[in-house]
Amino acid sequence: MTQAPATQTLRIATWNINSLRLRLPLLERLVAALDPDVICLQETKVPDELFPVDAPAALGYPHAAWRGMKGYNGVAIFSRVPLKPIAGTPDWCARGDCRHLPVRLALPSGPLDLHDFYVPAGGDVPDRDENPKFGHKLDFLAEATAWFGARRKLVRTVLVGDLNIAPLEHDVWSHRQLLDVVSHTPVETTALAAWQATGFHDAMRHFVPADEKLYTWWSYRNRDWRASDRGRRLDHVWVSGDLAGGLAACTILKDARDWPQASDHVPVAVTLRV
DNA sequence: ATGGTTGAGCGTCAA
Repeated sequence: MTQAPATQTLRIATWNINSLRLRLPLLERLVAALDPDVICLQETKVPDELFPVDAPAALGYPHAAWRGMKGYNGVAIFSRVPLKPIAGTPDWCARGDCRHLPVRLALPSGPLDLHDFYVPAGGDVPDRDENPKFGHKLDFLAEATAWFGARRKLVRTVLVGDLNIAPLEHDVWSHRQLLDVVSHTPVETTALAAWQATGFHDAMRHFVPADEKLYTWWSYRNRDWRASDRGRRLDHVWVSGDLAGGLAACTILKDARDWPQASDHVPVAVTLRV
């Protein structure tokens, strides 16, 4: 006799925290506001030897993983669900950067793979010959696309993070004015679409029509971010096709942009039945 | 066309 696997509601949050140590207190606000089961962070900017190892459990997340380095980058996952790091993923662009943390969550319904990504921002000039950082970004995207494309059919997989690309016209405040601005150039949006087409659904746009403005990031370089509202959707949640039917909610915590010492990114949470 | 702000950690670099 077989029993149907137990399903549950799982809420996954993603946030470019822009220094974990500086903004650790803000994580309490995130938990109070969103009550996520899993928190994926980017730009932790803390080397592993300085990681606040007691912080996840103190917040109510007894399971955690992190990959950090000095000064830049860094990713971490805090979880209420047991997890294990997934081995065997590439060292993207052979740089040793801490831009990807893949884990397998042990859910009652079975394992679920979760990828936390921090894609290179790409510098200011959208030309790989003039700007090596832009070339790095395109190479990173190409490698990730090839790797996911070579997998067998994607199932029970969620990919989140700061992908540093606003792919759709209404993912930026002005499509026309940003077409030659890194994060919204056609070569980037095309590359991101190719990566997504390896088997993912855009979980945020599942809930918000493509003709509505949707942002997760507002620059520090605006005196009044809310008034100017020159935002971009740089942070993303993608789910494999088999999970799309379980999508239940999406929240963009825009209020977080006004928290004390705010990050320039705000948290995004997606709830799914899985 | 330019400049605007922030964080890490002390040089500027990255965003």
